[in-house]
Amino acid sequence: MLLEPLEYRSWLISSGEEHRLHELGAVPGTEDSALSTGFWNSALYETRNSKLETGNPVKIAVAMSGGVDSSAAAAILKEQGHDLVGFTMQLWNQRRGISVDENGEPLPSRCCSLDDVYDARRVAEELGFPFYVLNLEREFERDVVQPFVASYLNGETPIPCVSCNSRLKFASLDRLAASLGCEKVATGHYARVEHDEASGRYRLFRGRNAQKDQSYFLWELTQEQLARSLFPLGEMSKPEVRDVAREHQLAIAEKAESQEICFVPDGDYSGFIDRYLQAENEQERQPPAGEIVDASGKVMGQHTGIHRYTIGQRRGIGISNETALYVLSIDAPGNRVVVGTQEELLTSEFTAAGVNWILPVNESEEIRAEVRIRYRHTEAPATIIRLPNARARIVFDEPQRAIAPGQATVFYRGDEVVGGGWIVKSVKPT
RNA sequence: UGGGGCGUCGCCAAGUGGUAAGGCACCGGACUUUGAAUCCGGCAUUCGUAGGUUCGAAUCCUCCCGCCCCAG
Repeated sequence: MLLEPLEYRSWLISSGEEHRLHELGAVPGTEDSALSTGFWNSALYETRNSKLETGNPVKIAVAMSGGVDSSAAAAILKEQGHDLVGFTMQLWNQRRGISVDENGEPLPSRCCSLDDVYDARRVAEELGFPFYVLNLEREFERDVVQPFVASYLNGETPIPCVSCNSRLKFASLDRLAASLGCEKVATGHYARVEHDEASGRYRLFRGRNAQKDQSYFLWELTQEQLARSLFPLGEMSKPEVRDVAREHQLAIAEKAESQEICFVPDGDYSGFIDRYLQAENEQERQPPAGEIVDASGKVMGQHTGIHRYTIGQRRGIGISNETALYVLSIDAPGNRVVVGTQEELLTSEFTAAGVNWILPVNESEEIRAEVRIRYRHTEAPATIIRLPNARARIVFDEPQRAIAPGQATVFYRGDEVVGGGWIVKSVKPT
């Protein structure tokens, strides 16, 4: 079933909308119609009784990035005797010229480059299971990239990795996998899921290794999605994971850690937005230059577009001052960037929207939890007050630094993820 | 053109005869599967210019240039 490299390459290059399901149509036993009706026979999406616990082989889709983690996850499941199907999501066509170097060559990146797709494919070959590339560029652009751009233009600080998980990996990819008979979708996340017999619900926990814990990215998953998710690395440490890759003699065993947002491999976000707007012929959305002011409104300097700034940022403001200046807030309507001192960045309260409770809580309850306001933020004790419309007010016991609208907040109780939401508004202490 | 003051890295600023602190900004790196932050490293052979005194000057003297203040 594996495509030859040349064949594969030509598929990838020519892949347009009409091709995106074509590839899958070649899968034995799959009805083209089931696929083209668009993901989606909901019956296929129901949670099934997992046979994992009984040690029986289960058909599992593995989301493979070509990196060490997802490859090791595949190796572990393979070793356990499961029936695997590898998938790599083709999310972003770098030939659009938005993420290219000065020579017009696509920059190396984590999940969108040809090299990584080849790496993933090679791992599947080495481990001996079928491998497919899913063209999810359309969904990715709609659900991840466009909101990312809009968020920055709105003066926010987006984190695209959350919706990539909840809307791509555990949605589009999962639905496709389900339609192919896969009972689970496995990823290389460092997180744990447990089924709670008493409540019948699925509970989400941090990865055992606190250093690598990635539960933060998964707060938006629904019960249905959690039911079908599988995180083989949940109990492991990074060195152990790398050892697994080595033991299986995977070619990617020594591959470097990835970083940056995958579709902005050079880390130049504002540059990406500039190029994206240009490519989309939407230059009129390009944020204009404007004033940098302090909290009292005094003009301190000029900015070159609000999308180049984010709350808490120090470098790049370009204003020399007695003490270092940080971005305090971004006033999109006024096209102003507000700067101030380190101390002024402290905020103890904010509002979250789109709140998802993984651990059910009482409606009227004021919840005590440890709250994170960014990835790798040391969670801090807080009180969470539920508000209507899936909103919540979070009040920290101690003020936290640089709470930025657009970022995600995740609530923990010990190792357990209670829930999470999107930060929409921080409130200045008075 | 009388009187006074001042000119040290992009900005602020130590240093008043012994061979250029520091902060901010900037640049590079590390850390990191988000943005940031943080950490580490780099950043004036030269002190407005030209001479002079001295073993030795940013520091003393002179000229010139520039800026600021006071001239009821």
